Amino acid sequence: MEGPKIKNMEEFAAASGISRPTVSKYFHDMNSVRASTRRKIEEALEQYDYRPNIYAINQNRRLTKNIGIVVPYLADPFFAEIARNIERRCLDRGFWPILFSSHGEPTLENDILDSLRSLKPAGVLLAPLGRASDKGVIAKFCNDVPTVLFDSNVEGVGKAFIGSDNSQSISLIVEYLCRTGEPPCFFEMPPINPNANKRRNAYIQAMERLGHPPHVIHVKGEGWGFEEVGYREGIRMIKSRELSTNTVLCSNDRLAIGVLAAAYGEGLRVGRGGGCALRIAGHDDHPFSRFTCPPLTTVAQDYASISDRSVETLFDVIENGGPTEKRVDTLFEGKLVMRESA
Amino acid sequence: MEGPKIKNMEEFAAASGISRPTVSKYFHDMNSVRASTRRKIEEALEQYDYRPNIYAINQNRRLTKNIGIVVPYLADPFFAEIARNIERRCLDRGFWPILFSSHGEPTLENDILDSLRSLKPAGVLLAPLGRASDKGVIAKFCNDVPTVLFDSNVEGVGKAFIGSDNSQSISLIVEYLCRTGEPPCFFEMPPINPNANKRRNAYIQAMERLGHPPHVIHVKGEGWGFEEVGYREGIRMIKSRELSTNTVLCSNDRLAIGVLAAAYGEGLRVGRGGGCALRIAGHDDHPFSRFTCPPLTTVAQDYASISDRSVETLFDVIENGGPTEKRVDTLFEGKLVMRESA
DNA sequence: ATCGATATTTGACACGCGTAAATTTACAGG
DNA sequence: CCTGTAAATTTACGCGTGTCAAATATCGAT
Repeated sequence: MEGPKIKNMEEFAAASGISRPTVSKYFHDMNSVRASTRRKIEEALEQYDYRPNIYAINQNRRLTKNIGIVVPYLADPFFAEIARNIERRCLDRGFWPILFSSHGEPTLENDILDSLRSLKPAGVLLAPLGRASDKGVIAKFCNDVPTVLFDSNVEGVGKAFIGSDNSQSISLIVEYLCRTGEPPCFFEMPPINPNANKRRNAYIQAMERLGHPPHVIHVKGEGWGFEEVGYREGIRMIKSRELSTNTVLCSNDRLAIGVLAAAYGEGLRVGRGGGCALRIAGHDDHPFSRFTCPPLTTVAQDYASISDRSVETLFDVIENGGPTEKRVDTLFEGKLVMRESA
Repeated sequence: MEGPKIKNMEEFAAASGISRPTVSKYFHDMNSVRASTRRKIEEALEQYDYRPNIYAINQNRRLTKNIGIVVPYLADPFFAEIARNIERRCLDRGFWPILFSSHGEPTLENDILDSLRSLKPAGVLLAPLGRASDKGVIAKFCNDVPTVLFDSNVEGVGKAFIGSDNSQSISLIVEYLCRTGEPPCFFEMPPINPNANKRRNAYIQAMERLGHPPHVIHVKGEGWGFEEVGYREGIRMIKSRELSTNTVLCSNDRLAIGVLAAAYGEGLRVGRGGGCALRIAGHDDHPFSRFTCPPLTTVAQDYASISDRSVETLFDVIENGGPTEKRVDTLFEGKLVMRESA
């Protein structure tokens, strides 16, 4: 199925009996040429399997067909899942997704944005590190490249933000916990991004609305090794008996998984049944939360909607030229996932 | 700090008072120009912050500075960790890592290799899907592009293979389990890659060597949702009472996490202490295995060494021209990680 | 057959950089 | 100061594609 080697569009055009500019047009949009022409080209395509040189193409386009995807920490399956979803949708639209992880490091995040700039992407989907992010750098980047933020917001930056309605989701689970047992305390580490802050505040508000005194347990810890922090500080918390309630609501599932392990280590039975010493709940419905012991009660973030809407919004910006409309924040509601831990 | 905008190397060369070819040489290797020249260029660099156009560069290089990294399933933190490590080491060497995930789909794996080819990468680090991989496609790809396989082997393909010594690691844990309690059965799903086969066979050999009858429990299941399979089939296994021993060695940690959840669900206490009905062990020392309840006894794969050696091997091939030496398989030993589950 | 509206072809230039050959300049050592 | 050598410059061409203007071909409908 291979004829003589084809090096460039010139040769391929000759081989298919079509002029080079027309072939170029074909590769830009298959339907922009006459049907009979398209047939000829596609026949030749099977015979010689030629592919246009990406670098030569992109050199001459002001914008490429690349879509940058930046997540803060790829070793977190939550982001891996979202990235997978986003990648697929970009491919479906004929774009080329390029995935980056900041690995929790602000320096790397900056470097990535820098590299991304020279890739001349059509658009970028960015989930910032959060508190650690260099907001000046991000703002400047968003000024140059059509960017949609997701997961973690940076106020006023980018074309749009897509995320979760932490206020809604937290009050959902706070209400559930209060309804079914002792009012929860709130277990958090230093807030790594705005979501963490919003969740704590939402917890306090929900508790006050329900007439309970809020109790925030703020522990030390940094970085993205949440389970480790949850475990270490969970042990400390349990040993020091600073717990005024038998119910712990964790700022996120990974933290909760750590606390779960700590409770197990300290011999505390976790669950909502009789004979249980502790109820533990999380937030996110992390991919692994179904398989903890006991399975984790949590609030599911709407992964699919967040990634879908992010992509849709970005392409809306790309196709309709851009900053015509005001920046929009879209927040998706969480769903209560009752399992056995609380 | 910005003068007038610089569009290309021509203008930048003029602005820095150096000829364009010399500037080009500088960007190729900073130390290939005289110190005084380098200073001049770098001063101009601060004033104008110009960056060469990647696409124009790559168009003219037969090989780029890109390194392709392909993993079978990025939502598995094991691969996310390895990818992170590999990315960093490529960056350190002045190369540009590009990360791809096959997401468990052979079609996508093929597409990725296809795209990769047109990226003209200097080299590729490939962890194949395994059984599902289209081996013909992979072999052909490795023939065109310097490729080092890791994690999952395809016999005779690529410049080298870096992985774990499953035979050693499995017999390590089988011996441990036999020494400290009842000999284990082996819990596996249909082998997704050669490692799975090797582990089963290593189990059988180790058991026979120790004078115990091997017992392999082969359950149904497919795809990369190992926890789900472990959970579902774990429940079935426990309910049907087909267990002839109180010790279960799982083909990998993620499977073990599922079985752990199943045991919890069925009210079986897991651990090596008194009052425990079941011992469960895994293989890999998955990032989350420390935080299961109880913490999972397993064999640690040498993540760091595998990724380090893979990168080193690839650069050895890249720099020393290639297939001078015979293809080498490098296997790293596992280390026993005793925790509470077995 | 004729005509108008599209599609295509031709020819040419642009993009930004790699790279080679020949020439000139800079620098260290005597 | 001279000289040999390493480094820099000049000049020029090549890479593979985008894109434009003008000329020509094709097609459907009148």
